Amino acid sequence: MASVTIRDVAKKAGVGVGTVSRVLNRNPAVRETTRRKVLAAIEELEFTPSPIARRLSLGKTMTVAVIAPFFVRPSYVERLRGLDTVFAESEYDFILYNVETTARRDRYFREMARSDRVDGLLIMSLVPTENTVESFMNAGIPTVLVDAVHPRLSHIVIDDHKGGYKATKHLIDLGHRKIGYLSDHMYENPFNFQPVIDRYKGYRQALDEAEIPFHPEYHRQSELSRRAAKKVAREMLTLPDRPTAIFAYSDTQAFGVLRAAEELGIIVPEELSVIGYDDIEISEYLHLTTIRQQLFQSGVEGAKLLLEEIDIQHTEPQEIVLPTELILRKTTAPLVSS
Amino acid sequence: MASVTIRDVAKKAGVGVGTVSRVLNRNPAVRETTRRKVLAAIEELEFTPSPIARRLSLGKTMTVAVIAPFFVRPSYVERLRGLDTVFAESEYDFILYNVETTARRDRYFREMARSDRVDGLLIMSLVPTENTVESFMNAGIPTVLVDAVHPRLSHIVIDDHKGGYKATKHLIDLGHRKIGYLSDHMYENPFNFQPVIDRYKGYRQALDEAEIPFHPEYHRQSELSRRAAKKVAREMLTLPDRPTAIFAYSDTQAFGVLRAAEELGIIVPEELSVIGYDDIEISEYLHLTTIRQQLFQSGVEGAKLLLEEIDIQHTEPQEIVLPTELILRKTTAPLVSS
DNA sequence: CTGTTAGCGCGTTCAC
DNA sequence: GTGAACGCGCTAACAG
Repeated sequence: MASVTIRDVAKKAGVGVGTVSRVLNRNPAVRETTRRKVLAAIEELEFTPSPIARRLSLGKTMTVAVIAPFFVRPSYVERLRGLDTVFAESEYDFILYNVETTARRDRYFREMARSDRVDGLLIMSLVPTENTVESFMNAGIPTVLVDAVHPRLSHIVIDDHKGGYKATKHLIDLGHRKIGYLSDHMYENPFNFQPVIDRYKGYRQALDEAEIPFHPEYHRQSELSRRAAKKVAREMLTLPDRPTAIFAYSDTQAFGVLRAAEELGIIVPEELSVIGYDDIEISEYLHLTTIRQQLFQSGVEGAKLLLEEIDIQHTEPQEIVLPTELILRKTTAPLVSS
Repeated sequence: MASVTIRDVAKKAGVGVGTVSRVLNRNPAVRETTRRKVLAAIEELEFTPSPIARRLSLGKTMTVAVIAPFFVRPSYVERLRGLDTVFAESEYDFILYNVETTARRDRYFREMARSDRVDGLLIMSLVPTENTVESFMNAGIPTVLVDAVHPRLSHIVIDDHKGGYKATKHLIDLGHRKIGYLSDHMYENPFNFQPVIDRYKGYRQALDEAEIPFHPEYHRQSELSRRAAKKVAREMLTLPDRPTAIFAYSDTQAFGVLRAAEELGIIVPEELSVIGYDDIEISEYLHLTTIRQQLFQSGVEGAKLLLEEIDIQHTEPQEIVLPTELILRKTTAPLVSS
């Protein structure tokens, strides 16, 4: 109950509290022998320093906030895992704020903009408004974005433009010209997710370069679920002149496409090529050709960047762009002219 | 920047800090007029009390710790989501401590056993030792277990014994008698995961009741990955007298079994029935018959219980048992005698 | 090198 | 009712 304090340790070791504090903080200016004594006392008393007192004294909270939408989605989980490996090795704890609505997001942004709540902010996939950024800066809170961009904030992003391009180009190289794109919602996109825009642009660019006219019927949108994707894919695949290849915004949606094809008796990849995006774990099992993102790595880099900025204040915003990679499996094949 | 403190407010309002503190804490023993003055000063100075100082003084942190192993596994993610929905509505934040090694676990347990670190502890799947429990109690830290059992701690568990029984019984009811069980590691089980034991017991009990002798060759173990499961399943399926049905400890492992069968040219479910456990999201897509656990709900209940115990100290340990449910899909079928 | 002391910002006694 | 002083446990600055 009565927690053992630094004072008890000092007494037991026959030294002053300052010394105990010094060994606790690895201050080299302590003689080895006394260091030993202190350590022994700590051991014996089972002393653990009170983080709160430490924080008050330091004026630091030793915690960072991670604000992420829909953290249960596989891609976010991977990123979180990346964060975790870095933070776990640091002396910072992280508090996870899950946002599922814009109201929730705005509330969190407001709450975090108080200088002594957290030492740093890691925001995933969400882009704060100008005002919000301003408030973070005023409060002097280092902030880094993962999977989102803001000119005044360090951010680490995946090159989704090129990713979308690669996926589409792969299909084109296979001889396809009727290429569908099953996207996330682009206009009802309350969080303004950037990748939604970028992948689409990549798709368009690849089309343009190959001089394939954009066919609005081939661009459909659905939410990020298999079920919704299946429904929309079905529409696309029952078009009079249906696409011979489909690029899906996410692997999850690609599975919906595959299922729709199966139900319509369309053979993949002979009659329809399908490529996804993400390379989530199950995709390998299902032989899905896809674009792999460095999800885990993006978490790692984001966490590192944040720790760095907490350390050395006032750095220039950095940008790290992670590449994507085409993973060839069995759901895409050359177009056979029928 | 230079945080404005309660003292500044006091000075500005021409009162003592005590008074400011009182209005902050809605202490009624303050004259309305002075209350007004103080409020005005607070407003003007844009004063917000420092949570840290508050914590130190109050001895409450307004945060709870969630200690979970391998939080990236689908089943944990679901549970976390359950926790999140409850905590997000409360005034408590949660700090996630991911443990991947026993050393990490022990460190966290030790650190948390301080009365001023967190207000509550939610431990997933890990069972603390007697000493650890003792230290939590001494520190007066409300603790609840999810997916783990300890007599002196409130816990919420899933009835894995019955779950294992149900799975096996289902296979038996289908006419199978050569029933393999692909388990998680039971002996190299550093975390002493309880479900590992319970499901196995359920398996054995169902066998016993049907008077099917236990066949050690049919009980194999692998880690919780598809790849490992496939390898071990392969061994089981190339036995001279191979099982006609396999119960897998997790859906992930069940997928490994399915893949092994596919590679060996064994048709599911005609020649081999497979049942999993968990009912993770992808299982429906893959038509896997499985045992569904109330993962999300277990998180919700755990969080509620913890909040309750933080509120009303000294409650009797409670136990909540969540049932499982057999989800019939297409990977199990009646035994056809060949 | 090490002991001592003054804060860190707030809540909480006490006297007044 | 209200102000002043003290304590929470620790770090940092300053003597020695």
